[in-house]
Amino acid sequence: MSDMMSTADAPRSPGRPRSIRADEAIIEATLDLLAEGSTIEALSIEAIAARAGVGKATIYRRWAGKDALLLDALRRLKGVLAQPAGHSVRDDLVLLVGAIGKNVDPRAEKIMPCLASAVNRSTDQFQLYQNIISPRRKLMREVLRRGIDEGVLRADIDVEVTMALLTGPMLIQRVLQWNPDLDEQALPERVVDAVLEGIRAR
Amino acid sequence: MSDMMSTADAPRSPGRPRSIRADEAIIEATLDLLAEGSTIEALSIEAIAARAGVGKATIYRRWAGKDALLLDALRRLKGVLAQPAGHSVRDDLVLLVGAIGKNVDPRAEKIMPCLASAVNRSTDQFQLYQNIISPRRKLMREVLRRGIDEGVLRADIDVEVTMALLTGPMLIQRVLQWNPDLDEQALPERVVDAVLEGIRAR
DNA sequence: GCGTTACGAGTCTGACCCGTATCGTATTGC
DNA sequence: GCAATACGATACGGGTCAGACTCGTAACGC
Repeated sequence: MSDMMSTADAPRSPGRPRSIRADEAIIEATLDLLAEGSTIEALSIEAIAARAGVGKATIYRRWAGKDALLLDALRRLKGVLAQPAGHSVRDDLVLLVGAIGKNVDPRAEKIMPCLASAVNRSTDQFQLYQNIISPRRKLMREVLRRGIDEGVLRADIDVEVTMALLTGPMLIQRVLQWNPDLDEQALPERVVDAVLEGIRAR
Repeated sequence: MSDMMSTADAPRSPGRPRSIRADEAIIEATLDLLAEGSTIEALSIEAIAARAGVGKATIYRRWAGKDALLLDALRRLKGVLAQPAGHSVRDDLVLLVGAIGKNVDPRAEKIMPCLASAVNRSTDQFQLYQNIISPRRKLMREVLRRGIDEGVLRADIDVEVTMALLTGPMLIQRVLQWNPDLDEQALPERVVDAVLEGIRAR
């Protein structure tokens, strides 16, 4: 069920075809319920069916269970990647850091934190999470490498650690509200500048 | 039930006194089950009672429900604070960063991530979380202020942002396994040094 | 010994949910 | 029209759990 695209060029099976509207409605209902504050495990097939205006059987006909459905639904959620302009390394980093936890779909913001907890329980969801963030990591890695090549950044920095340095503060603030007094708006710029300059007196 | 200490100097009520061993057993069972991988909401009073070798009524006699019990149990969990030596600002920061997510109670490590998700759902648990981390933030703030006073750190840095800078990378790695390729052992030192020196070429 | 309260263990009702099955109906190819 | 498959709705048996309750027993002050 993971790749429903394969049905497109199938030899056409007899009988009434599956409703695409039902597909959409089920996925949307799942994401809506999650965004409204339901936990992943508090989410029930029955609630999804009711919300989607769909019979339970219609869901079970498409997915093996809640996990499979969730995986598909969350896959649908990941928004577009922020595209660094490529002029200034600093500005590109500010853009990427600011994009952490932000997506085109406003529901993503609410859903991400509850994904965070699932990461430690299920290998599938850990993989899903890694699939979402690894292209974003790659983007940042390229900007940092470019900075090194251009001589803007030191050549001896550990790129992977630097990425964690840039991402961590933003992520704990967005996901955990780590420090309620911190200005989330200004944080990307401040983080990037602090990491660039360091804090040691000189 | 939050402050059971108040019973100590009460005018002594008649009848059999409540068993302190039962108190302990219930709390311990709760923490054990959480550490074994149970989610907060998958945790049931029945399971706790069974694990503690206690009747369900014994639990309900003490706490209003699962939330109240959880709050008490998690309160019990927070370990001792790491104590910076006060010699070198860098070493103190490495110590504090390394202590993130580490506690005397080995169960804490398993339980913390699942607390993370709860933070966004319940105000109580958000408060609890803040109560746990704010003394640790204070500790780090003092070290940073000392560094500024001693002239080791620049005077114009934003202390709150700097704390997020130091804490974030370690936290996302420990709680979310943000980057599986990152060496968690070496991370505290690397983070502190990178934040101290900055990454800009000069 | 007596009243009081707590204890572990268990029972009971009412939720909620899963996953399957079965309705009558709708939509497709042949 | 007919077989095949889909649809929404609903019912089912089986499961877990919350809370309140009931046992017979145990521990306290008086």
